[in-house]
Amino acid sequence: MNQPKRYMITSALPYANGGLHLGHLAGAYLPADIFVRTLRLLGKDVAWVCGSDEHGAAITIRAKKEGISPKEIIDKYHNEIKDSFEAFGISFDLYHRTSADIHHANSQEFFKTILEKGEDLEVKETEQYYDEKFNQFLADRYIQGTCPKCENEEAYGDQCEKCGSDLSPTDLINPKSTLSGENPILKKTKHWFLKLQNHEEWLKEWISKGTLDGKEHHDPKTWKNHVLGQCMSWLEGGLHARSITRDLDWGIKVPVEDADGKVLYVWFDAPIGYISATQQWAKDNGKNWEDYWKSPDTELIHFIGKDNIVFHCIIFPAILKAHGGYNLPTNVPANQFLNFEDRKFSTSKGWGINLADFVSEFQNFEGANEALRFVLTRIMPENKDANFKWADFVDVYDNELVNNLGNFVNRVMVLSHKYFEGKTPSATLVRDENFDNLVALTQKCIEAIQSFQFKVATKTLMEISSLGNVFLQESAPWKIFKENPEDPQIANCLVFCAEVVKVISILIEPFLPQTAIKIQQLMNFSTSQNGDLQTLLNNLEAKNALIEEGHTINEAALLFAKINDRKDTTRKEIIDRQVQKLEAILEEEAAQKAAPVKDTVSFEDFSKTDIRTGKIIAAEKVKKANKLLKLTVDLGFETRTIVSGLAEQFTPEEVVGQTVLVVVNLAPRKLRGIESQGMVLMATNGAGKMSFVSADNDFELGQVVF
RNA sequence: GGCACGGUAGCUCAGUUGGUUAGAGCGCAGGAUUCAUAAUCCUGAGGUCGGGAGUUCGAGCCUCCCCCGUGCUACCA
Repeated sequence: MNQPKRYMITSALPYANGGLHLGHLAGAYLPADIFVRTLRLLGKDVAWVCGSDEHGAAITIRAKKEGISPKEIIDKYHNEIKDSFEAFGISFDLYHRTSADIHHANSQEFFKTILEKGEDLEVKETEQYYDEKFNQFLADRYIQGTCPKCENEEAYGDQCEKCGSDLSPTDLINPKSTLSGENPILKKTKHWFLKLQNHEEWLKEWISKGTLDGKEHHDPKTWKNHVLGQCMSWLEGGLHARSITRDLDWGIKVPVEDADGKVLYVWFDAPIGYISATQQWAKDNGKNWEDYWKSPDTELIHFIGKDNIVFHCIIFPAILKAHGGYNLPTNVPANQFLNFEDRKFSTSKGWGINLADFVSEFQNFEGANEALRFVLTRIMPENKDANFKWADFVDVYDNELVNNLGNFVNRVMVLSHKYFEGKTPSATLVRDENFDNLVALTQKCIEAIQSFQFKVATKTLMEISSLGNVFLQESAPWKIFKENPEDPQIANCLVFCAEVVKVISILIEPFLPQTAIKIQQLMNFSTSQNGDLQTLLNNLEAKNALIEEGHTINEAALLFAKINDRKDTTRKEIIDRQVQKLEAILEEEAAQKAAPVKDTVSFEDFSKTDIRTGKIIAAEKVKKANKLLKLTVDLGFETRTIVSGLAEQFTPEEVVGQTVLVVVNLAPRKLRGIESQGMVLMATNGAGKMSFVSADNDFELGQVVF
């Protein structure tokens, strides 16, 4: 497909059981927003929808536990999420929700149509654990019991995390519901299964070659590696029937008789939510939704995080094909995950920052939301996991937005007022290699966005303002002015600089929409309209003047305020507070983990332990063990082999030469086939960090410790 | 455990189908400049591309083995 007539864009539906954090924004929403805003500026016909995913067991169970209705939960988070998106300028055409009637009807239509076609659904009766107190069938994760293999009492219904074995709930000894703590009973239930195996062949063709029904559909080379890899891994493993109904009282009713108490599985209904949202949007805006989902000249693109790949690349396409008549995605540019200060985001541990919290905590930092957009784009986890750090936030913002871009715009404005009273002078247009570079960079930036390389795009945008800075520096109009204030080179230079600002003012809109407006106001340019970027491109290619002679700009003002500002520490203090919060969490974790004092031992018992001073003289990693190091320890009177769990924190090279304390009369024990003849004493803190304990470095070896 | 994707300068990352001395930004060092928010511009130092073996005239890129990180592993969503 070369020139699609229109675009249908979706972003993963957030689950309405919690707020969003930076990782979500960087994953599926910010890239889509930049992409869609660019398409709009290029004058393309595009619809972009999203919405809250409001069904599923997690919401039901939480509601039961908290004694409130599922509706209260979804309303709370739907509104919070919606507000967050607005605060960060995420410009959906519609942010919908799956509890809407139109979506219930649409999902049921999907189920019925597939059922009536008679090929892709089958009913199976199975026995499942049921919590009688909660009146709820239990998903595997909600059942805990004793692992039949390692006797761990906290094994889950699907897996024992201690020994790693895969389990099914009926394998567990003494199973307990994690909801009520009661023993669940086995109960028969029937469910509808989508026969994915029917779709394996065409899916393979479609994913690996990009062909559909014998025709070229898309170029698989434009898909990301990890997306293709993940899909092929699934397809090679063989597809199996997958249940698409659940026993719950919250959700979309299964639209057949004798299906009381059964609802559609959220993963069946959620992606259909994209279609429902489009229907609602079309209805509200006088459009035909089918143009966007069924017309062969529409391109469908799903923006998601990597955890959703198989659902969007295999299961949802299978559902669409089973129903018939719908387009399949031409690309699914899934992003990887964002970490926060070297760790995963964790709401329960308070690690990370919620978007709603960011908005309130940064309210005295004007433009902070846009700054975050920019920084997140700059470090976007496009092809591998990325890491957000406050220090990087400060660096990127101060260096790139303030010093490079903001400063360039400011110097152009100040110089224009100084030499031409803010009026665009008559000038010979600069159409040399600098102009060619400007054109090339503009095109490169747009192409990068269209091929989902948002990091390259931001970098290119910065290169444009760098180009302006270099040009200004080399032209040095202030020098020329000193020699001859009438020299026409001054006008030529400043007009070109203003043209660079003009380009930036339009091209920056997808990344920083508010900043675009600010530049336009300062420069007295008209506000960006759909299609303006295309017009700009045309003008650049035709080498037309971008600014009229006599155009008057407004008084110079700063675009961004620095974080590391000498006079105003407001912004720095906000950042410092964030950093301090994380330090406090680390300290608290360490304190909480302080081990309780063990039971009293008699002096006699204690004195049975023989501890000696020693020195590590050799060390190597134990094969097939993550934690173990094999140490050779010199005790003065003899050397011993000791296997110790140090490898996660120390390399063999680091520990050689280390003086240690060793329990020398501990019964020998085989670890990974190596006999360990003693134990090296270590101190550990709450965070699990270890430290050696020992006598002074030059103390004699083999001495008794008491 | 199996599968997938990653592991490139102090830090964050680019490296298209294997092709000359492996790139950028930040940080660091030196210099220039003053229109500008102690901003800008120029120059420089820095890497046996996770480790090992192989294919090739030639490997960051291809093959095999190993190590590390992340994800998926099908009724959590």
